[in-house]
Amino acid sequence: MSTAHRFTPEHIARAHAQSAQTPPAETDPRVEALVRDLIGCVADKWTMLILELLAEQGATRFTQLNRRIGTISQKMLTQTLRHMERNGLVIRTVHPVVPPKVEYALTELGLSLGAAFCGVWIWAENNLDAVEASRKSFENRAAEP
Amino acid sequence: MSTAHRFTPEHIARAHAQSAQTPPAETDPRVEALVRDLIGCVADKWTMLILELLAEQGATRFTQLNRRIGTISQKMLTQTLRHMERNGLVIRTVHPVVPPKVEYALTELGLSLGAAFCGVWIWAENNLDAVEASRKSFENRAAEP
DNA sequence: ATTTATACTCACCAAAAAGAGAGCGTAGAC
DNA sequence: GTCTACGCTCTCTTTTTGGTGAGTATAAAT
Repeated sequence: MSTAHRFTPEHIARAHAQSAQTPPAETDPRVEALVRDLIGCVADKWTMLILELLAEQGATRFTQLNRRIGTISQKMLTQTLRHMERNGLVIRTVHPVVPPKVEYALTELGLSLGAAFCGVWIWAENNLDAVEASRKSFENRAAEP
Repeated sequence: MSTAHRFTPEHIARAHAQSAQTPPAETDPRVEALVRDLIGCVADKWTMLILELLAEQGATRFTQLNRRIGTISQKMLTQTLRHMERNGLVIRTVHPVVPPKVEYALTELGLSLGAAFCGVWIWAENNLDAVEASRKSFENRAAEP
């Protein structure tokens, strides 16, 4: 997947610019806990997928998202979108028509998170084979001790 | 936490160098599935924490890891470490003494994954406040429609 | 009159993940 | 002789997660 390229160089550059701003060493355990918690909220499978899709296609309707992802249940989709909205990653726009029309789009924050995840996607793409090899050799080691 | 700084600039530079190698657009659905799967295996809470700790302190014993993390159960720690070993992120060294001594250390692969996650930690650090604010306003919107 | 589309919510159930606590084998300290 | 340390594993129970299928409101199309 060209996940690596769904975010423009500018996004990524922005993410790195932020990293330069970060104070050199701060180890407040409260901050640490918050950061962990935040990542826990934000770094799940569905969130990452939706981030990707919205970055790729811009504003998208509920049912379209549902169809594109294919394997997600309505329940999970709603739930994930609500969490994302709460965390400021997407904006939900309701058009008061009937049948209902609701669009979801990434915010700046959502976009920047997508850029941050980029590194992980790239890592996965580049290291698929290494991991695969490692698994094989692990299984062999386990087989004959 | 200065999570951002547990990985040296060289590691991060290496991660970006990889990104430059990535072919511009490749959307093989099989690769896509594999990448997703891999991220699913690798991007969980405990793995990320252990990656951090090992990057920070180098080779560490089981009980030390357990104590440092504090909130992890032995079961989860063992399980996570096994998965990481299988995926080639850590090496497990058994010293045949009694009482047992087992050390865990990051591999190159583990180190590079840590570097990739760096962007996400940095994002979380930098955007804690934005997320917090967004949550507050979301709750307010929910309260009075 | 019936069907269709949309974006949900709700109640229920099954499966998966995670925590708690006990046990184990053995060497050295007391 | 008993206790402790270490790195687990095993079983049992609880919690969390996620899927399923039904229901809702309403206007337009058939």
